[in-house]
Amino acid sequence: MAIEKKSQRDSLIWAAAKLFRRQGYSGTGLRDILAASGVARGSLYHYFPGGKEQIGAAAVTAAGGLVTETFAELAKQADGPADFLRCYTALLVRWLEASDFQDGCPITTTLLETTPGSTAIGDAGRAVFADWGEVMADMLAQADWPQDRIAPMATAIIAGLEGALLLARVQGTVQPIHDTVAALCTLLEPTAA
Amino acid sequence: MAIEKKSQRDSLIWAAAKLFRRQGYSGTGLRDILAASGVARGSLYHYFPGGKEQIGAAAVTAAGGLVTETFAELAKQADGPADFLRCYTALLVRWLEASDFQDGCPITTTLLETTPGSTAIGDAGRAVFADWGEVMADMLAQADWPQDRIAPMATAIIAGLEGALLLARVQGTVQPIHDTVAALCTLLEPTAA
DNA sequence: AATATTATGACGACTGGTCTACATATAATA
DNA sequence: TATTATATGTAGACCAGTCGTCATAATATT
Repeated sequence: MAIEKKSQRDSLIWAAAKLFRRQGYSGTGLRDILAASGVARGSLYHYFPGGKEQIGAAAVTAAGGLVTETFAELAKQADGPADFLRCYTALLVRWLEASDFQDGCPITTTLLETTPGSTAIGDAGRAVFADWGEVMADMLAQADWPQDRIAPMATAIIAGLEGALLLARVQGTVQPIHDTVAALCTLLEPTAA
Repeated sequence: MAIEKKSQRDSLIWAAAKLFRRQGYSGTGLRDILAASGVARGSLYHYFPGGKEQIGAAAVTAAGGLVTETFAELAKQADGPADFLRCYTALLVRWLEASDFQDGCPITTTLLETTPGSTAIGDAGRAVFADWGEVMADMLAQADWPQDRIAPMATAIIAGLEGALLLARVQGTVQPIHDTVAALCTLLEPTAA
């Protein structure tokens, strides 16, 4: 379900997602998206009568969903929350460096630009964050965390990752990611003091 | 030094900062900035020959500096790092709710949109984050934190706050801030288990 | 009076997103 | 098979908006 059939519609969505992540939502014109996807101008409004906003929402959903899948798979394989974080960190660092710190979180920029102006994009973003939170919560539950501390901790993990990714991108170093993850891991393994 | 004399130059900077925070950098036209500041088009290029990018950098520096001052003052008054975080949280929550979740971090959106494309804006952002980190580090040092854990923790705090603010804005709730700050406070007060 | 500094708004080359009208392909119906 | 019907894809016009430049006017400073 991740990489769908290469219809024009999907070409548009993924081209948009890529560009939005690097240049932001407002900074990306429909021209860019069309050029990157090789789709003709008029076809866009055939697939997305809602125009740019609808493409934005679809891009957030698609890119966010890909991250959700990565999270879920990693959570299954990892040996507890702390190990999960370290594995994900490794991926993150590789992606960041491979793109010369151009590819950060695929949805934050778009969401910050359009919140709370666009309800469609906002809804898509909230749904994605909810999915991520659920994966984290399941993982914490499986590590026998106390029920009442699961939801807050899941949120804190996502917040920490998002913030660290932002700092890393701006500073052009992966150090903030390591620092933040180290702090999170301290919380996740209270045993190893 | 916070609210400078009301010259045209400063009017432009603060109008730009306000608009960039709410609508993003690309989403804000010079038109909007000029209208909001009541300055004529040509005057803009008198004060900022570098055009929009230079205004962006100036806005990041100005808005970021204001936050630095708030941090510094709060750090002086607060009773330790955890108390500092709780006080700042109270401010943050008030600002967010007062603006109907429109006013988030005044520099993140602009930075995400322009990094690493614009070196001028990027440099301004890095300088601001460095200042913030220094305030946090000083505070941790005064709380007798071990030297080698100060810098990472300072980064983790900023990352957590940034991420929490992002989530709060998108979700339209202040809950993520409380959750994240609670986690950070657990790290800052290892005594109260 | 002569010279900097500050301030101005019209202009141009271009891009923004959106729309309407048209062409083709696939499928359903008669 | 012939004829609709529906989905898919295309082309270009449209105007408000983008940023930046310029020649000029008003004001300060010497």
